[in-house]
Amino acid sequence: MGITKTEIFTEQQNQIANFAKAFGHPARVAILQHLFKINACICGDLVIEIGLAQPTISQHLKELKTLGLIKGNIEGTSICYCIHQESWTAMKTVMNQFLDQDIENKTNCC
Amino acid sequence: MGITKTEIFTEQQNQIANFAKAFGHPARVAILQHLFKINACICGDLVIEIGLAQPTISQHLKELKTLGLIKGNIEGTSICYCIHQESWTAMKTVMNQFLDQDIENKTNCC
DNA sequence: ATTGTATATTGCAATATTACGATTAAAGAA
DNA sequence: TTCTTTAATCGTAATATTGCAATATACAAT
Repeated sequence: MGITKTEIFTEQQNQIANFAKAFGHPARVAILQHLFKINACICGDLVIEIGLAQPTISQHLKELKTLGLIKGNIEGTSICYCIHQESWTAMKTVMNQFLDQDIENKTNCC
Repeated sequence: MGITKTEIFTEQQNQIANFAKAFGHPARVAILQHLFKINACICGDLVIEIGLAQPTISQHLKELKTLGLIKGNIEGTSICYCIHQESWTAMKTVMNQFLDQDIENKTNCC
């Protein structure tokens, strides 16, 4: 099917899955890492830096922007992207709640 | 295409993406949350708990097992799944390295 | 106005993912 | 053995994702 039955899951579970899906492609991981390093709003240098075609990078950037993890500012003909710090922090809270879970019932078996 | 150009990314970037992809579906998030709560090796109760068909759950479990995040033990006719604690901790190290990044160059623009 | 540069959008082909019915496999119970 | 239960696997349909060529858009410079 390819379609995900989001209705049967909680808001939180879907939220975690959505963030994770964004990080589920190495190009988007690389883009975000680069933005953290060169926050000075490097724009289409990502195309050179990452090594994928311009439309492909643009598509990945769009997904990250839709999720709110990055912001884009028009500067003449080029566009300056950078991390949306508040959203990033909010995302971390959600993800850490999931990642930092502890096993409640210690009656193990495997 | 649907195919991901893993060759052009670093080992670390692909590793992050692979873990993230596993968390990129709410069913797998739900499965893991349930295993954390009921570590007492509940098996096919997941089918009832989650609300997806048995083959679907089985498929999701397989992906999590392939990644090493869960373990499965045969107990008679049923199978007991639980979190693979060491792998989970290792995964957290990788993911936190990514999530806890800080902006290096503060010359902002947006 | 025209040209050049940077980025977004469109359209499409190839592949991946999700979901599940049907079937199979494995182990205990009758 | 045969039946039952539990879970994996197979096969397949529907949808999603990835990647890029071609094109469109937006702005600056000439």
